[in-house]
Amino acid sequence: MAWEIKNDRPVYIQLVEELELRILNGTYTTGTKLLSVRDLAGEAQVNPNTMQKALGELEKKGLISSRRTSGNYITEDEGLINDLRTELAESEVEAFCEKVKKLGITKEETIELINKEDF
Amino acid sequence: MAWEIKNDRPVYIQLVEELELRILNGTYTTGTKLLSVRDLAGEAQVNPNTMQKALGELEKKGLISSRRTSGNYITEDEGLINDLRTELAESEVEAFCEKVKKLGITKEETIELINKEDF
DNA sequence: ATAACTGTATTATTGATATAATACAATAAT
DNA sequence: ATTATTGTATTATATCAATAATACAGTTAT
Repeated sequence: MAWEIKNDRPVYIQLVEELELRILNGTYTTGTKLLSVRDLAGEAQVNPNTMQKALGELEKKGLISSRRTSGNYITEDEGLINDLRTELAESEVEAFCEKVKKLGITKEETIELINKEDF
Repeated sequence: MAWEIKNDRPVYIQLVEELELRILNGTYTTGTKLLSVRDLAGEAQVNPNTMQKALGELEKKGLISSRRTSGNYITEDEGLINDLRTELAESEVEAFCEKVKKLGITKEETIELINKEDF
């Protein structure tokens, strides 16, 4: 699976975002066990400490729970997942609209531009 | 004028983005003299060195030109400004679409969400 | 002429991030 | 029972970003 880590922002933040995305869009299934910290770090080609930091953030959000000597598990709280997914979508839309608005692009132009993209 | 600098990304990058936005959307007029480095830094409540770094980036892009002992001036190349404005708008749209797509949101849902926003 | 203001450069210090190299205790696998 | 694997913690080092405090030479304003 693709781990596209750039160096324009803190690596651990990008890891949190990617992991969260995979949980919210179902790439990682509810209740499933994640790869180990070391294996995930290997996949993403980052230091295990950095991946550990990212996983810590995810646990704070309640998206994973760690069982000390067994592994990290995706939450089974699908309500939480759906809520966060909706929340994230809305905040993306809001941020995007604010940006193009500031650029002086109208709503109609914006929708035209989006229609040109392929989903 | 509002300088909303957060600490989630390098300050000088955010300054570049804000200054570029103001040039592209016409807040800063073509050919006009900018405030001095120190005054801009004061407005944005950042260190003058940081503002200076941002202005250096803008000069690389050709959006401003500095006259050593007089000040920094907005480019008069309106073609460049329009090009960059279009370019920026398109890349914003593309990045946004990629994000919502990854979240599993359809194009129709996306356009609905945008229609709810007020431009 | 003098003073104030310009962009620009330099040096030092601090904090955040990332990596590296280990270490440990508890569990799972053999 | 032994070994390997788990999350987790610690210490050290390097780099980047940001701020601070100056300094300088060349206009511009008075």
